[in-house]
Amino acid sequence: MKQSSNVPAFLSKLWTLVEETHTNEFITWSQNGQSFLVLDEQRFAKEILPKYFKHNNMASFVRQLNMYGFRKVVHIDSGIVKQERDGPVEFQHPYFKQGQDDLLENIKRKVSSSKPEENKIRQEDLTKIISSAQKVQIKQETIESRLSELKSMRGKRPNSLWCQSTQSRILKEGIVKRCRKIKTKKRVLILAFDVLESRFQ
Amino acid sequence: MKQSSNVPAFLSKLWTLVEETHTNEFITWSQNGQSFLVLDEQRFAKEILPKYFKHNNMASFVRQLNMYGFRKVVHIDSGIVKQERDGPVEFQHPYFKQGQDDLLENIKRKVSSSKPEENKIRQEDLTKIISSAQKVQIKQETIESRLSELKSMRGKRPNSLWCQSTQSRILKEGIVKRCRKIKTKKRVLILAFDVLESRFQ
DNA sequence: GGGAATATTCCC
DNA sequence: GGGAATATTCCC
Repeated sequence: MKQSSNVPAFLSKLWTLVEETHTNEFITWSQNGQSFLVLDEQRFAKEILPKYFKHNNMASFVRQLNMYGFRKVVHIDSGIVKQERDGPVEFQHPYFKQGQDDLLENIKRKVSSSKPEENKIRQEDLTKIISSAQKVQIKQETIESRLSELKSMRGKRPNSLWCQSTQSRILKEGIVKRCRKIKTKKRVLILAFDVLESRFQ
Repeated sequence: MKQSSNVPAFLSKLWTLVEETHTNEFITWSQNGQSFLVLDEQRFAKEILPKYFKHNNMASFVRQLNMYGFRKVVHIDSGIVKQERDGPVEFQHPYFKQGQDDLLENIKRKVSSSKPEENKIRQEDLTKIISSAQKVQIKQETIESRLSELKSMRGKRPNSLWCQSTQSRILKEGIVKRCRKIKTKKRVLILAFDVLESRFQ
């Protein structure tokens, strides 16, 4: 099953199938050559498909068509959708047109599930994040130790500003309390980073 | 092609193939029943394989064996590897043994290995995390410089603004405000981690 | 022996 | 119509 260019096997087989006159009873170009028709779905699946593919299921054939971006052409009569059981099925693709086999190479198979909004994280980026978190942690420890220092000064120098008034003490306690809370948050953060990091090992 | 349990089609077909007496000329259990042999690779591929699979290639059969963790049994004679053109090929798997079809369900197909250094993450999430970390870092630096300022003020001016209620309040409010902002940023960051973590479940 | 693309199946 | 698992092909 050779292909002239790098067109996937499915597409060149499909092209042959639609072109071939001896299969026109089951699959052929539509009137204007802008789409193709499957005329007898049952017999097409059981008699024609296995001669070109490794199966005889219409569903698998349609799955491939969808993988390559073909769309079923919906027929509407008087505003209601046709639902004939054995009616012809029509498929269309902007690059699958009669007499223009040169367009085939523009048809691209859809790639597996990697969603467009998902990207792979580079180790470099992850290192940056972790490094950033570590720096925050170190800074925070410095602040804590400075606070601690201020606290001890109060003990040594009873007349210093820190203990001169009730208000000062309240103020200081408020700051210490908030810093403690921040520290807790930070621990959670660092922990989360550790978890994250371990997942990337 | 029904399967009794949830054993993949390939494994149940392989089991049948090895068990069936009418294919023993081409594929059968080894003497001790711990492995199986393919006796005439050429004819086996062209005559037997297409009756069970959608191809007639030994390479595709072996690819599947490898996907399920089977290993070729190497035959050594007098220290040199046998390289007979038409000699029997032997394959083995710890859970593929004569008379023990109950072990089959332990054989697992290999999944496409996502490289350890690469993981999927939404670019949007990554941006949020980095942005949040940077903001936390900047806010922290502000706090740190504020503390530094306080420390130097205290030494130079014992009776300074710290002892004066109005200005103390203003100062305190500023600090409290900054602390609150940092906590908020941190919450966002922790939330981002939760989102990220949930993607790894 | 296995990575990766395409093909087929199964299922929502 | 398409996600995802398995199967087949192609290639290193």
